[in-house]
This record gives sequence, C-alpha cells and structure tokens, in this order.
Amino acid sequence: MKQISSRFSIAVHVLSLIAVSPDPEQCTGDILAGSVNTNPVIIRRISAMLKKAGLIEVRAGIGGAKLKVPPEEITLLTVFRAVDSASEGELFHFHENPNPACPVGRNIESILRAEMRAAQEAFEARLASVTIRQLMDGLKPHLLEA
Amino acid sequence: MKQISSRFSIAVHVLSLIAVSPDPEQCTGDILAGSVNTNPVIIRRISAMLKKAGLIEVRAGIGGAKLKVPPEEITLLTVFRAVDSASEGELFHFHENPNPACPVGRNIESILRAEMRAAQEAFEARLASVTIRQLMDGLKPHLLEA
DNA sequence: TTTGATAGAACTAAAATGGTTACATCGAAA
DNA sequence: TTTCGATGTAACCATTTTAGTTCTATCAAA
Repeated sequence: MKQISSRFSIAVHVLSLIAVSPDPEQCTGDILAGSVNTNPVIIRRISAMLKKAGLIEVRAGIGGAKLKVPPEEITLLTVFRAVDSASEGELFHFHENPNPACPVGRNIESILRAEMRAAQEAFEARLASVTIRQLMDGLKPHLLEA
Repeated sequence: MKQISSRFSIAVHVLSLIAVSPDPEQCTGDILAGSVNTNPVIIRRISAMLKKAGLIEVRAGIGGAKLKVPPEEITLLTVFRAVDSASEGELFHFHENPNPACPVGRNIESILRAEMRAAQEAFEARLASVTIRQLMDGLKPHLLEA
C-alpha cells in the first residue's frame, strides 16, 4: 500500500526543532533541511503548509521561524491535518458507484463507510492525544547529552 | 494525500456478497464485478489476494467462490491486511536518515515512531472489532426488501 | 471437445510523491 | 542604495501506486 507521506514525520521533526530552539535564526530552511536530511525546497513546501495552518511564523528576508501557538496546544492530529489532509479528510477511498440493482451493492456503502469512519476516528483520537510539548519533553534528556 | 486504496472497500464488498450468497455459482467474477461496478480483472486480482490469505476458495474451471472461514471469524482488519498491507505493515512513512549530528534529528525518530505505531494500533483495533458477520446482519433487513 | 469460467501477464493513463533547478522577492546591514 | 542571505514558488522530472484494459492460457464439467 501507499503509505502516509513522509511530510507528516518531517513536519513533526521541523516543529520539534523550532520548539526547542531558543532563537528563530537557528531555524532557517537550510538548517532544518540539514537536520531532516532533505532538500531545502521540501522544507519550504512543508513550512508553507504549517504557516497556512497558523502553526508557525516564518520571517521572510531575515530568515528563521518560530511557533505561533504554544507547543502544548499543537497535537499530532493538528500537524497531520496541516500537511497530509486527504481529499475530504477521508483516509479510506470507497470504490465508486456500486451497482444499485444488487441488494448488497446498494446497501454495503453506508454500512461500511460508517466502520471506516470509526477506524479513522480511533486513529485521529490517538494522534490528538499527543502534543509537540510531550515530544519535546521526551527529547530533553537527549538534548543534555549534546 | 493518497488514500487507502479502494481494494479494501471492494474486498469487503466481495466478501459480503459471497457470505450472503447461498450458492457459490452466484459468485462468479463477472457477477461480483457487476455488483462492485468494475472490471472482472480487478475482482480476480483482489480475489487472488483473498485466496492467498486463506479467506475464500475459488472454483477454477467451474467458477464461483465461497468462504473458507466462517464470517464471524473474518474481521475488517483481516481483510485490510489481506489486500492493503503496506510495506512492513507500516501505515506511516518515516523520512529517511535524519541527521545524527543534530540532537533533535538523532532522537526524534524513535519517539515519533512509537506514537505513529500507537495511532496505527488504535486504527487496527477498531477494524479488528468488526466482522463480516456483523456487516451481513446489518445488510439483512435490506436484503428482504429486494 | 466445447464451453464458461479462473489465472495472470502486459500495457496504459492518471495521480501522488520526493527531489531538483531556477528565479523573484524580501529585509537587514554594509 | 546596493548587497547578501533568506524565503516563496513555479516548473520540471523520475519513481511508484493505482485502476483499468486487452489478451492468452488453463481449468473442469457437461
């Protein structure tokens, strides 16, 4: 299967980096790209999505970025929706136009859709239970090593 | 985002159809394709996966299919894994090689991976709580209408 | 042996993804 | 006011996944 794109893990990585950095100037696209180990344009594309979602503020010209929302208010679901929102926000793709002449084809859709929605909600609820702050706290002991 | 492929919804549709059909001969690829409203080859590809997973038995030559496992033992997770198993079974794709020279880059991976796994487990647990039998029961009142 | 079915290879088009180059623009500082 | 490092973004490319189609081989019962 096609996996959820790495934009999500990159976005969380980037937000964590911004969150733990004392100065915005330590969060230029090039520095972030260096930590993530990808091309700066990839970072700029993702930071554009985070900016559009109101999560960060990027300083044009001078460079650097900082959080616009406290890290305890940013959940993994917030991030997921900012960078990986599927069409209509639906994780599952339902096959088009089941045959209405078939009693199963006519009725399976609403029943199955409800179950798919429930699975997606369980998934999203778990993502919503974790904040960037919590990730930072998990990161802190490691940061002291450096 | 790229959604979970419609193979899953088609597979559930097909299994439900086989489950409610009294005779296997009413479950030929063409009939199933007609109810799903797609090409018979798509059905054959998916039924090959269901067969490989041991869920159904397809009668070569004579045609038709039937369940090899009672419908109350087939969960939506069983079906999902049979037709949509991601690489290594991972729903999320983690970005490759974060920079080990960066304290965040070095440590974010294991922390974030644990959260992604937890979200996937919540998702799978919900799928595992629903069986084909339950879908059949939801379908039955509608079948009487026909 | 005919017939209606499954099995599956080969090909196509469309879309998502990750990556790259190139260029316009911004804004502080020389 | 020019310079310089940064962001913003368009354009393009290769790869992969998906869904669909055509075609051929094979199967098994009548």
